[in-house]
Amino acid sequence: MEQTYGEVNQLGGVFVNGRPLPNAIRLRIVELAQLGIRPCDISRQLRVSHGCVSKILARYNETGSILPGAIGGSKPRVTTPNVVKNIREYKQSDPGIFAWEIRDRLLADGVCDKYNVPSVSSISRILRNKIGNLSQPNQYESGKQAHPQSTLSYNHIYPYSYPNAMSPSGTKMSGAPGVPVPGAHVSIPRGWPSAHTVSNILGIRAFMDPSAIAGAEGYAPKMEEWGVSRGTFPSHGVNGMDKSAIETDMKYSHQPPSTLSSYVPACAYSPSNQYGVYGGPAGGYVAPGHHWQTQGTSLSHPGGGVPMHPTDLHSSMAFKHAARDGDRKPQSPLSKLEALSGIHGISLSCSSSSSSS
DNA sequence: TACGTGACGGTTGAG
DNA sequence: AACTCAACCGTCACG
Repeated sequence: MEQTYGEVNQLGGVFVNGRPLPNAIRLRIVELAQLGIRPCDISRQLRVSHGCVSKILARYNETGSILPGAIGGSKPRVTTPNVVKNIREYKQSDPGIFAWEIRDRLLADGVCDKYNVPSVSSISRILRNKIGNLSQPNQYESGKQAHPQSTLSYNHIYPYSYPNAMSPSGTKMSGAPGVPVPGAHVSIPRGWPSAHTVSNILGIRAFMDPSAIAGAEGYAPKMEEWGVSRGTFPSHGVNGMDKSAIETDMKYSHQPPSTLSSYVPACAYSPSNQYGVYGGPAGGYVAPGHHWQTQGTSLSHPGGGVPMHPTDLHSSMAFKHAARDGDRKPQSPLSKLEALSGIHGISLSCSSSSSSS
């Protein structure tokens, strides 16, 4: 169970096919980019393919999240009993109605919203399979699900799509230190909101958990573990720890998650998916079940704003700059680069992983 | 050379 | 419990 088999890419970096890069590296990518370092340099430094760097940065710019999307699972069904029921009603009241008209009506009537309205083809399928001959409308439905009530509850169970929806688990806030969740605005790339903003954050926090790191040596190698290890965000870290911190950070993260959170807004992550989830305490905060969420709802994007810590992001970023640059760093990107690499030993990415290479 | 993008082979997890 | 399927992942190669 515990082996981790990583592969080595052309740059010499280690990765696990099919799995996301460790958050530490993702984070580092963003940090470096924020410092003005070119993607190609980041790629070389971290030994991550430029395509990946590009993708991560693009995602970050778009969503404000450094986290990967939720892997696995299924999208919640949009054809809930309630929807089917409505479709049937529309069809009954107007047998000649077209699927696209039904779709429009579902939206107009508020039965669905743009995020969960079934596609025209789905509606057609429903008409064909579930509703079929109107003369016997309930052919399937009645038998199986025609309980309006259940419908309701069903929807409750899958509140996925609404940007404002809270996570079903409702845990979102629980542990969060005052994190107002973002859920709402959204430029959601996907339709369902992130339910675990907090949990994500928490999860991340987990990454700070040393244990997560899996012992640098013991290295357990699940990617998940390695990623997490660094919890580092310079946030405070930057403060004084910046340098060493990060480096060590990789190994022993002691940084407060707060910063991280700024990079990690609401991302969708299934608990298990979260690199750090395993770790300690955080685990407890992680919502038990995860539903679909958008991965990055923008939240804390630098521009956007999710207030986790109002300043977080800025702080993280800005601060970063300040701290780094001001503090002891050179100002030119180049120098920064050097500095960074020296400082963090950027190899951190590799450090953890590099162990393998 | 830098970088965006799509194909590809892989993992994950809800249903 | 095993399987399916659709989502995501990072790498690689191409332009």
